[in-house]
Formats: sequence, structure tokens, C-alpha cells
Amino acid sequence: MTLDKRKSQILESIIRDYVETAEPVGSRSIVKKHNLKISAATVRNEMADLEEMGYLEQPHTSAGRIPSQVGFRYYVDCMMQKETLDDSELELLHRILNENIGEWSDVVSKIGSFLSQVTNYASFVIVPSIKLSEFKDIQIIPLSERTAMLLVLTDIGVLLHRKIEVPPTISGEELQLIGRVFTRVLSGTKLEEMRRNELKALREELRNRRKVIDTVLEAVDIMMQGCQDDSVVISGSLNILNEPEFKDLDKLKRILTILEEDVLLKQILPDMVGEEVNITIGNENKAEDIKEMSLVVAGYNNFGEMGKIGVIGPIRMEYWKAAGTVESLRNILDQVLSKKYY
Amino acid sequence: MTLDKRKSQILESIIRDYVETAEPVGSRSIVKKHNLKISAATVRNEMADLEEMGYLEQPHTSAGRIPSQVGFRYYVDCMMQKETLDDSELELLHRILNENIGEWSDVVSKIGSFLSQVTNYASFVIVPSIKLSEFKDIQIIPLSERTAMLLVLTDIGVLLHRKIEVPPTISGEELQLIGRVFTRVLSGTKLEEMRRNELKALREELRNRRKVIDTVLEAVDIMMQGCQDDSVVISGSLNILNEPEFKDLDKLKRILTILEEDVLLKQILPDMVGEEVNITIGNENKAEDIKEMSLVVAGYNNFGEMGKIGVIGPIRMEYWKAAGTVESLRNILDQVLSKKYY
DNA sequence: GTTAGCACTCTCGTTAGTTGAGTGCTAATG
DNA sequence: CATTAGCACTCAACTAACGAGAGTGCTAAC
Repeated sequence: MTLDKRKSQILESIIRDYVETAEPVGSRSIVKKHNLKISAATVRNEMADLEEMGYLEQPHTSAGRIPSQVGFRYYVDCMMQKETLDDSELELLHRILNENIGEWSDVVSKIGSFLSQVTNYASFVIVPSIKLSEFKDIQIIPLSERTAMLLVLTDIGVLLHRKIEVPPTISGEELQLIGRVFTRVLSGTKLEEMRRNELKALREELRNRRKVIDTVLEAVDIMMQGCQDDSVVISGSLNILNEPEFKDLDKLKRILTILEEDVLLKQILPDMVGEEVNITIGNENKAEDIKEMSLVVAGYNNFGEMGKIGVIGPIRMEYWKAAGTVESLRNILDQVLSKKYY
Repeated sequence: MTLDKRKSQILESIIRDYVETAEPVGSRSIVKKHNLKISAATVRNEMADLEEMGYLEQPHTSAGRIPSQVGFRYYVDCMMQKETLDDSELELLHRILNENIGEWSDVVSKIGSFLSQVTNYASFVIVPSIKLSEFKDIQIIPLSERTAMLLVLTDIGVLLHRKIEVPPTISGEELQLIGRVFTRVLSGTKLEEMRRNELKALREELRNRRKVIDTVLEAVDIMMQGCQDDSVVISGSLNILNEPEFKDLDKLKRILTILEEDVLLKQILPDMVGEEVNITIGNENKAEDIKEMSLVVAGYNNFGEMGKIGVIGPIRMEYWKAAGTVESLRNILDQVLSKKYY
């Protein structure tokens, strides 16, 4: 069911005013502010209709109206036009992306912080774990008599490293050699399949160095455990301090806690996120703790896995801006990551 | 000037009650609570004295007393006994330290988070930049036709890495060779002195690979810029949400902003921090923004440079606990870092 | 020096009254 | 018949007044 033109216009006016001021908006004020060619009384009639339809609600009888969650949903689905980045923002973005960037985790964090700056909401980027990447190179660099640094390079250019203990009898050259054998045998293997497949061949070839093999494998195992979870980059969580709906300390604390704990944040996100920008408003969120917030999320392609990028803010959110910005940055992430990073 | 025994006892009682409840404490209540053998009236007389001396103050005539900042200072200087970690806390700490720890930055962040957990204040650890460390090993691992991964290992076991572009004409073996020459010539050089000293020798030896040398040097330069600043690890900043003195949103925001921005946090710390635990109370802090907070900081020895570890909390702080815990963890950090980490 | 007693002060929470923005309804209008 | 002016009505927010309670300071007695 779609609204006639006048009702749409009124709904939109109310949404924009309410998003801006966080106050219920009255009939008179929107007529004035948006130069509508109708009287306040007419607007009141329309508002009564919109309320009956469920798009507006009144905090109390003698107050103005505020958009209901259903109202926001209708707006987002049927009326919203995503607002893209303006020139100065684009320029800022390009400046950021042209700065010295060593690895793609830098790109992610910079884009995240840009997102929160532009929208004034908290932003997050979920980066899928690298568990499906392949080995590319393994090196063992001696540090001291008994220790060495194990380096594992994956095909997407991620470098893992860990200190290991080695028998003092083993020489630096031999360590290098062992590294090379590892590289030759394992190169191209999925990180997670490593244990099962080529292990036997490896044992065979280095049979007199079983100890070192085991140490290395164990270290690899530990490193892998360290990257099992998708990593989360959060920016601008303090933006919610500016929203009047969170003047309540308890609410505030709940939200900030979620924003501080990666695990919690991952739990609240909608399971299915496609490439399209996905908006969940208030109660549409499955997690109890954020039923007073809205999410704007999109998926991006992170070396074949689905990553997520988005913002979290009050229900009274500038969805047009948030959706447009998230979409743009999703595309840029896709684009940047599609040039394989080595 | 020191207080007589009874005044001390009263001051301490007031401090402990006030720290616990955040409410002004009255004469009657401390007599009851601490089973003092004197009457409330006597206590009132003593309190009047203490107020005159500047150790106590009254929010208004008909309220109890609260310790003034001078009062806290006197307590800290002349009466406080640092409270060390209890058994369960020690056990927790050891469990944490025995978990898998790959490199010392893990130690730092774990100790930081332990500190904030135990004290219930926000904790910070300042880790000096590694600019004074020495090269230990340089490796160049080919990634693709035109790119390679540059690895720089320092003597304290920190690994820097960065992707570089290499001419497609150069072979993997040659890259390795170049890495080895770098290692041989530069090993033992301070990172920051690199440019000046052995550069000529290097250019000499690899004169037909000038391009690659420059690329590598440039990359090293960029990596060094990335570690020029001391890094900061903050934990438990949300603890301040529990303190009633920060129910005011503006205050809260100021503080949280400081705790989110490394740079700001570094600015507010006292310049001179010795190995001893250093306490600055309220207005004793130079920075305007934290004149309503207290700092408990100690320096630790981070591979020859001075690092800092401490907590930041309300003036109404459990100084005894904070000071004891900071001291213990300072020592542990010293101890852990003194076994050179390779 | 210490303490009991008491008048005094000031905050806090409650209640009652006032104000003003905004509505809903009705009747008049084009 | 849609629109509008007019008006009575509602309710949150603000203010003032008031009593209760916690705590003090002072005085006089021990």
C-alpha cells in the first residue's frame, strides 16, 4: 500500500524534522518550516490518518507526532533516496586512501573511521578470518641460540609470525632449509587443511628433524587459532554520546559495552547480509540489546569470503545518508580488495 | 605537619567511607560504622578542626564532610599503605601470563586489561617507540612478479613488515641475496642511525641494484615513521561509567574522548615518571581536562626506554588498591621484559 | 577534654498550581 | 466535499511551597 503524494510529503517532513531535532513535531511547525501550501488543520487531519495507519505515534495526547518504526520502515522502503558522498567528502576519502598504506588492514580501519566521521554514527567493519587462505611461503629466521622467528605468508598477503624454540644444535642454514622444504611441500595448501594432507610427505623428507617439524606445526596451529575469528574494527563509538536518546546512563552503558566487545557486536548483526545495503530498524533487530537502535549493513567481498561494513545508530537515524555512505564504501572496499593484495 | 592519632583515624574513616559511597559522611555514621570509642560530638569537633586545616570540606552546611584534594594528598603521603594483590588475583594473573603469548605486545595488553579488571578503573600502558632498537635481520620474500614482502627484525624481537614493489627482472634468489647483504652490513645498527652510517658501504656493494636499495630504504623509512610514536594500550575505559561523579554527560564525554585518543592520553600524563608509583590528584594534574580525575602511574623499563603503566579514575579513588596494583604490575612488566624477548 | 541536648540549616522529595504547545472537534467557507 | 478558522481540552514541564530528615554548631553539664 502506498501513500498519496500529500501524505508522503507530510511523513517525510515529520521524519526529517524529527531526525534533526529529536522532538515530536507539531502540525504548525512543519507547515511553516517546509512552506507547505496547506493549513495546519489539514495537516492535523492527515497526521491523524497516518497515525491510524501506524506510521506515526504520539508520545502523549498534547504533543506532536513522531515517526513510528513502521513509519521509518515505510520511508526506507518506498520513499528514501540514498544520499551519496558530496564533493568535499569524496576528496577527503581520496586523500585518506592515498596516504601510505602498508597492508589491507590499514585500508579497512581507515575506511571505517571515515564512515563514522561522515555519518556521525558508530561504524564497524567485519573482516572474515583468513582460515581459508593458502600458504605461500614459510621462513624460519634464527634469533638466538635457542629461538627463531617463524613467518608464514598467505596468498592474500597476510603475514603471521611467532617466536618458536629450536634445539641449540640446529644451525641457521638448516633452519632456512627446513623453511624452504615447508614452503615447497605446503605451498598452495589451504591453511586449514594443512594438518591432514601433506604432512606425511613432510615427515618423510625431514625425518631427522621431527622435533622441529612438530614445533613449527604447533606454532602454526596456535597462530591459526589466533585468526579463527572474524576480526572487527569499530570506529566512532563515542558518537552515540551525542544522541539525546542515550542520555540515560544504563542504555548508554549497554550500547558502549556492545561496541567495545567484538564478540557482542558480531552477535547482534543480522545473519544474512547480501551485497545490498540492509537496514534493520529497532525491533526488527533480533538481539534484545539493540532494539532501540538501527543498523545499516552491507556485505563486501573479502577474498571470496563475505565481510560486512555498516553503521549502528539511533532509530532516529539519517537513513538516507547512512545507506548512501555505507553503499559507497562497500563498493570501494570491494574495489580495493579485488586487486589481490600482493 | 602530621596529624595526631585520633585525627588520622577520623580522616581515614571519612576517606574510606566516602570512597565507598560517594556521599558526604556524617559524624554519627562513622562512629557507628568503625566502632570508634568516642562520641559523635567529639568527632564533630575533630572534623571542624580537620576542615579548618583544609583536609575536609562541606558541600553545604547541613551535610556531612568529604575529603578535600589536600586531604587525599595527606592520606596518600602520610598514611596510605599500598594494598597488594590478594591470592585469587595473583592466581588470575599467573593464569593470564601463562596463556599462549606470542610476542610482548600480548603481555602488555593482557597486563593492561588485568589492571583495569582488578582496580575497576581505566588502565593504560605506554610502550615506548622502538626507534632505538637495532636491526637484527632483513629479509625480502618475493610475493609476485613485481612485489615482495620486506621484513625487518629488530633485536628486541619486534617484526616490521611491508610490501614493496620490485623490478620484474629481479629473481627471487637475488632478492634473498640482497636481504642477506642488508643484514650483514646493517646488523647491529640502530634503526634511526641507519640512513647516515653504513649506507655508503651498502650502495658500494650492491651498486648494480641501486633501485632496489632505494625502495627498501624508503620502505624502512615509512615503517619507522609508523613506529615513531609511543604506542598506547588502554583497557576498561568504560569503568568510569560506574562512577557517580560522571553521571554528567559532558564530563563523561570529555573523559571518554581522552581515553579513546592515544595522543590526548599521552598529553595528560605527568612528564616525569620515575620507577616509583606517582600519584596526581585532581588539580595537581597539569591538563585542564582531567582536573576532576586522579592518576596513578609508574615507569617501567622497556628495553632501556621508560614506559609507563597506570590507571586513571575519579578523585574519589581507592588509592591504596590502585597504587599497590600498579606497583606490582610495574614490577612484573620489568621482570618479563628483562628476559630479552628472543 | 568529652559528651548530651537542642536549635538551626539546607537538601531532597512531594504536592499543587501555572504555563504553553499541540491536538481534536465543530462549524463555516469556497 | 475538501479545507480551514476557531476554540475547548489535554498533558508535560516548570515553579513554588512545604515537610521530612540528616547533619551540624553551640552550649552547658559531666
